[in-house]
Amino acid sequence: MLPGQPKWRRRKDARPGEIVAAALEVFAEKGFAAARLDDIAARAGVSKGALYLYFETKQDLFEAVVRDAISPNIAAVEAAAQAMDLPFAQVSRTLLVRAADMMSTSAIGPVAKMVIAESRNFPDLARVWHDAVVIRVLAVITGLIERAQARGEIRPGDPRFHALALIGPLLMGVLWREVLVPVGAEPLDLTALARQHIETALTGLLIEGAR
Amino acid sequence: MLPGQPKWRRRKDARPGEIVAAALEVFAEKGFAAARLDDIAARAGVSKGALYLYFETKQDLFEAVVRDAISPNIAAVEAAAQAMDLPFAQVSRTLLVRAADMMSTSAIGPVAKMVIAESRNFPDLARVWHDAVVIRVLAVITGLIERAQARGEIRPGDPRFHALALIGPLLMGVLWREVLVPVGAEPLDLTALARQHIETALTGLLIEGAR
DNA sequence: ACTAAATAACTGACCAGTCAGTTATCAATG
DNA sequence: CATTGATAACTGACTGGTCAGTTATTTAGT
Repeated sequence: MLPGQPKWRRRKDARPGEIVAAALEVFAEKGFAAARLDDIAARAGVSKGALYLYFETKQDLFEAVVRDAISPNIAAVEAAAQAMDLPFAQVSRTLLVRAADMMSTSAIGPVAKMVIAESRNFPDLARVWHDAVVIRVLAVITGLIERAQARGEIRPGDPRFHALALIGPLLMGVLWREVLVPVGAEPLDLTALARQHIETALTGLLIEGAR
Repeated sequence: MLPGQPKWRRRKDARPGEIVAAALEVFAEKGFAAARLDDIAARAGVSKGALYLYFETKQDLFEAVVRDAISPNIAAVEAAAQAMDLPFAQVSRTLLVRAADMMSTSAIGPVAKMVIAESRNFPDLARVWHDAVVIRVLAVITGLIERAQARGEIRPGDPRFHALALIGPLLMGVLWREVLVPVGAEPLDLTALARQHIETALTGLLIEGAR
């Protein structure tokens, strides 16, 4: 150990971000219960005690992770829906492909898995997810659908069901990647799935008058 | 304690089933890691030690639960697909509604959630699920789709994608019920979702020549 | 009497959260 | 331009509780 090299540095501003990033990794790998604070601390290059200088409890840290992983992306979705005045077919095409891209690149997949996994033992988390993500995304999509229905562009029917039918396959794809591929399932091109899905969703599986 | 009443009875045959049933409850409530063997034993009316007379480890018990919850239902799906020679529209209608019904009544929902939750820490489980459920269900559906495509009934396109698009919304609905409703989200009629979904999936969202 | 089912007390490992002590940093002082 | 305090960031060993898995012992059944 060189004498001039300090064992550690005081970096009050940088710590929280680094800790949250490390926590995201570990939580995504292990889930909430199995994640060890010692691991998170080690990856953040910090001692366990330091975590408690910035976060009150493990769950507090978990919630910070969820919020951080969410907020940048949710804004992007709402902004993308500003292209609302185009015909529904076009809006939905760009929206779905963009969503697929987001789910491929961002941490949303692992975080979603995490929320599903821990929802029973940590309902607060599921509530955060519901209020901050699900409600808002669903509101954007049902809004688009209702307006398109009013314009006579798309069929009647519960807009909420339509919305779930639109994003359901993407969620399916994400879970396929997160859960099954690591275990040996065939990989999946999420964007290709999104492209094919939106086309058939718009025009239907059936060819012409096949009842 | 009455002297004539034995404290317990030897019931070698009945125990495993009772233990698995109790384990299903507790695992579904808490997830794998948070489930305590003492709880499971108590619900099965047995001591913790007795569990180890019938199952080697906690994970062993978990796998037994998954297998038990799965096998009856998977057979039903494959049997239902014996109605294969009807037009695709009809087969898919009955199949999807039946699947929705199954997901509402059986333990598949909670078990699926469980598998998703614990897949990283217990990959063996995800593998069991993949091999015993996903592969088989997907094979049935892609088979139907390929034949319908060959007959010119439905559009070309990757049958696997079509299949995922068909069941994705159901999975979405199940997770909605399992994760979000307990936390305050609006309830969801899974069968109604399935009905509306299959109709629009077949004929498309767009009304006539709206591009 | 004997066997095997079942119990209940026990062990050992693990880990979230705590806290007394250590050390970097910086402002004040000479 | 040192030197000295004062402060707050940070450490790491420790604690208390939990729980999977084990085992010595008790009890049912034949």
